[in-house]
Amino acid sequence: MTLDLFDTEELSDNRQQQLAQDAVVLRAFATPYVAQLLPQLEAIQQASPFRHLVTPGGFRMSVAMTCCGALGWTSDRRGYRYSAIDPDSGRRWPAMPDVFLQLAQAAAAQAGFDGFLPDACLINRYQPGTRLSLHQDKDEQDYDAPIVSVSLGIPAMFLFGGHERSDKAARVPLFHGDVVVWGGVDRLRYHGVLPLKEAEHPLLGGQRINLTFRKAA
DNA sequence: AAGTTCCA
DNA sequence: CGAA
Repeated sequence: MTLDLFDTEELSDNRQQQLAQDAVVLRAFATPYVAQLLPQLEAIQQASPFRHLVTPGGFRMSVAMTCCGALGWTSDRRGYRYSAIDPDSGRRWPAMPDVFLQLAQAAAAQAGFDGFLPDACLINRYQPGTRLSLHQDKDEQDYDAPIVSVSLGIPAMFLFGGHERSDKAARVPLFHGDVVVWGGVDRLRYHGVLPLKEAEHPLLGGQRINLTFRKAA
């Protein structure tokens, strides 16, 4: 597995950064969608507010989460699962807005994954100090579909590891509008986010919102 | 188990 | 709200 990382200094905004064979960073790909995304985000969190999930080990996650789409990812003491019902509201998750779907499909196609039809979008809210430790996305039934991850707001340092938790992870800075796509042979690679530094974004304030699109069923 | 802490 |  090669990790041909460009030096950060060499990156231009529209330059694609190859992480590996089937993983890529699309710099600022989401920028044209942001004006339409933000009002939809507001509506989603009104219906299904951000909450801090608990892992099966009993730990409260520092990242606050909500979801949209036919299925949403949740965790509690019993384990991880996808559910059609938001356990907090008792109702279905908010529908996936068209602009979310359009962005996810366009990014997937740009990365070489045509026909991506996500049925779940996990929405993570990071504040300074918040992190997400190294993990695999393996609760989905279809590993043929890629993962599409959209970064909004303040920067974060993304960790992209290997197929073993102990594999050394590449560090990739992610900024507002960046989209990471991974699938194929890289679909189950460990990934995470280092604790966020204090920062301010003109549109989103002192927070980072991450949209992660998956085909769960 | 998507977390925390300790140790070499 | 249980033991992977």
